[in-house]
Amino acid sequence: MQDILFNFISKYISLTDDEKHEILSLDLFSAAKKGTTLLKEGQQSQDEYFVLKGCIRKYYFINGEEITTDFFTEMEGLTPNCTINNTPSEYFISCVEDCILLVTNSDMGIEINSKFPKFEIMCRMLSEELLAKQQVDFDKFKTSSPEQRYLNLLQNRPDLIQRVPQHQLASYLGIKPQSLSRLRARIMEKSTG
Amino acid sequence: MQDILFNFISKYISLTDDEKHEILSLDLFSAAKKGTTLLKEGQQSQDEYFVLKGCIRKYYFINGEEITTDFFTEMEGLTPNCTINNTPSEYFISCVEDCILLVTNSDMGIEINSKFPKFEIMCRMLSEELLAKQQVDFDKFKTSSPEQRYLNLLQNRPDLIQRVPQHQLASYLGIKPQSLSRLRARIMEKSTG
DNA sequence: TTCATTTCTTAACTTAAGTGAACGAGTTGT
DNA sequence: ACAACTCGTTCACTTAAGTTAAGAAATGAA
Repeated sequence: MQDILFNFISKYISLTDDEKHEILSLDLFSAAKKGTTLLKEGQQSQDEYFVLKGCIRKYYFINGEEITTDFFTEMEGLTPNCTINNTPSEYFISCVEDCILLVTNSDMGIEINSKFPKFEIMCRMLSEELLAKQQVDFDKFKTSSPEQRYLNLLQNRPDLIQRVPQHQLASYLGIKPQSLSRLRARIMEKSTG
Repeated sequence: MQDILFNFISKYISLTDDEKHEILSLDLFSAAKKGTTLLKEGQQSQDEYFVLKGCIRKYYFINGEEITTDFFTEMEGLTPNCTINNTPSEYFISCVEDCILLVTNSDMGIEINSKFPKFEIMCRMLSEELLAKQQVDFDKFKTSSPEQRYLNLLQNRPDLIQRVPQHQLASYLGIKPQSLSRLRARIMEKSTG
C-alpha cells in the first residue's frame, strides 16, 4: 500500500528513504468500511482525503434526496471546500466500498509542508492539474446530453459503472435512476437492433 | 483604467509605486472591438486574458453550433487550456462587447514573476480561489434544472442577462434559445399569475 | 432610408426526462 | 427461514426541452 503512495508521489517529486520513513511515521493511513460517512453536511472538518484503495463519493442532500456530484477512486484526492474556507460543509462524503485512505488535517499538512518544501511544490502541481481537468470536465458536462455523458463515462471510467450503484450513477449523470435504466435500454436496442 | 487594475491587485499583494510603473511600462493593455475573436479552435496561443472592461466569452463549435461555456467580465481572468498544456485550443474566445483587456503571454508571465516574486504568490492565491469557485459552480450546475440555473443567474449575475445575447445565454444554461424564451415566459406567468 | 441579417419570440409537434407506482431480485437482520 | 429493505427495472402518465418553421423586432450596412 505504501508502495502505491510513493509510486504516485514519484511522478511529481523524488523522496529519499529517510523522507519516506518520516512520512510513514506520521501514520496517515486509515481504513474505512463501505458505507462509512467521512464528512457530514454542516460539519466543520479539517480533513483531506486521498484514496489509496476503494471509492468515495461526494453528495448533496437536496429536497430529501441525495445528489452525487463526484466519485474519487485510486490515486485521487479530495480537499473539501469546508477545509479550505473553514466553513460548514454543504455536502457529505462517504465510502462506496471498503477503503484505504490517507487522511491529513490542515495541521499535519502545514507540518509536512514545512518539513519538506518539496511537498508544497507537489501540491501546487496537483492543484494546477486539477484546475485544468476540472475545467475540461465542466465543459464536457455542459456540452453533452445525459446519454452522451453515460457513453463518455463508459469510455473513460468503465470501472465506475461496475462498482457504483445505479441510482448514484444516475444523479452523477444529472438524471433519475429510472431515466438511466431507460437510457441504457435505449442504447442496447440501438446496438443490437 | 490602471487604477482599476491596481485596485484589484491590492486585494492580494501590495505594490510600490516603482513596481506599478514597471508593470505599466510593459504595455499590457489592449482594446478589442465587439465581435473580435481572440482565440480560435485549433490555435496554439500563449496569451492569457484579464478583463478590465467589457465581456468576453468562451465557446465550443460542436455539430455546427456554438456552445458557450463561460463569460468573463470586469476583474475576471482567463488562462486558456491550450496555454497551460501547449496544445491546440478546443474552443474559441471572443468579445461580447468592446473590451479593454490585459493580455500577457507566458514569456511575459515568467518575466513578471521573476522580477516580482509577489506576483507568483498572487497567482497561487488566484488559482486556489478559482479552483474552489469552479467546484462550487460545477456542483451548482449539476444540482439544478435549467429553470433554477436561470433564476440563479438572475440572482448572482443579473448584468449578464442584460449584456449578453439570449442565444448565448441559452447555451450557457445548457438549453436552446427557444427553450429559454419559453422558460422566461413560464416564470413571468408564475410571478404575475 | 431601405434592405438584409441577426435576434428573439411563438406555435405545433417530437423526444426525452420526471413522477408515481408496481414488481422481482438480492441483501440484511433477526 | 422470514420479514423488511434496498435496488434496479418497467409501465403509464406528466412535464419540459428539442426541433422545425414562421414571423416580429432590432441591428447593421449600403
